[in-house]
Amino acid sequence: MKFNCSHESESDRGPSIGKLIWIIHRHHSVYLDNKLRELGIGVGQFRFLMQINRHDGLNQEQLSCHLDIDKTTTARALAKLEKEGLIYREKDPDDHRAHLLHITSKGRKVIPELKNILMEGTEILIQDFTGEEKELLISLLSRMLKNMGCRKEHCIGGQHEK
Amino acid sequence: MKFNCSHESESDRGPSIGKLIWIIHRHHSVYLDNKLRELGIGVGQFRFLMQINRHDGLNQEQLSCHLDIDKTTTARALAKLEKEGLIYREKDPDDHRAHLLHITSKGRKVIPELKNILMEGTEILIQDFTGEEKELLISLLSRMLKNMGCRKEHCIGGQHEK
DNA sequence: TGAAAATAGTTGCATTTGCAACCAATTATA
DNA sequence: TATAATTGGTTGCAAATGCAACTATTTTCA
Repeated sequence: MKFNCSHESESDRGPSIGKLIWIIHRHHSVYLDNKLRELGIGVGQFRFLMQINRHDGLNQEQLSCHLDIDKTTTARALAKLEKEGLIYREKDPDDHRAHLLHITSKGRKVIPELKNILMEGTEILIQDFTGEEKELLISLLSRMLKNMGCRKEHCIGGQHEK
Repeated sequence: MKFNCSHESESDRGPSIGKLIWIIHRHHSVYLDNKLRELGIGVGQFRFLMQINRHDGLNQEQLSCHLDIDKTTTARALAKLEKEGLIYREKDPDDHRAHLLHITSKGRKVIPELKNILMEGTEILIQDFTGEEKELLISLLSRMLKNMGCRKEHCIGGQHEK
């Protein structure tokens, strides 16, 4: 029995954007998971490490905002990163509820290799794209993100905006 | 303390494609999860139902291929759909290992509303896109999918190809 | 000032997902 | 034909993730 395995639409009108995003995300995630295993970092943690590396001393709320992610997911990812000795949490002297997040020297050491893996992963996705197509893709995706109204709950009225 | 919550790159060169896909996927998924709850379908099942509706009588392997997903995930999603009475599994008379998948009349009834929800969800993502931009996005995403070499394991040498 | 609201984090729970290992049926091969 | 390899599915396990509910601070405001 022959079967056409193309990725069709759920609305009968060409392939679905949601479905494409879903599939790409899953495969990209599995790819990174395998690559990151060598570094001892799970696919659910590396973005938190990257962000802490970029903005040393931010707290969990801000980190969640940056990544548009639930604060409980952040808390758990950080627990793993801390257990692995890649970051540490310092009690904020100005607000005893908050934790200031810092990367350790061990954490800093893995950043270059981490960036390499991420760039290679991206390169696989867009290996045949022109620079222009890449820019276009990013701008379209960014608009989609904005259209979803992301970060409203996290950031507006918080440390974001104004 | 002010904070800029923009979605920056992990490679210091503009926002990252992987990160954008990741965030869009998560938010879109939560959106659909809420909408689908009214229909009694989880966000992890509806694509399987759609595909069975489109190709009645396919088996789990073929379904996994269509959705580029692990066959264990398929098995579990189908178990839920079956428990909800939206599909049923028939033993393939020509191959006693396989299950032929069929949508029930109850399942068929939810399809129109399901399609509505999906179209509305997509519309949120691309609300300000021109038709041309939408086509462009789909073509770029489709190329990314192809670049990942998806479906090789599932489909080549299987019921796909040739 | 003191009660109410907001904020930062955590824990419990459920869902989605993939991999390894497994079983049963079918097909290929020696 | 008998054994080996393949194929279709399932179960056990673990990871990532979101929500509800909770604690502990801090801020607001009556």
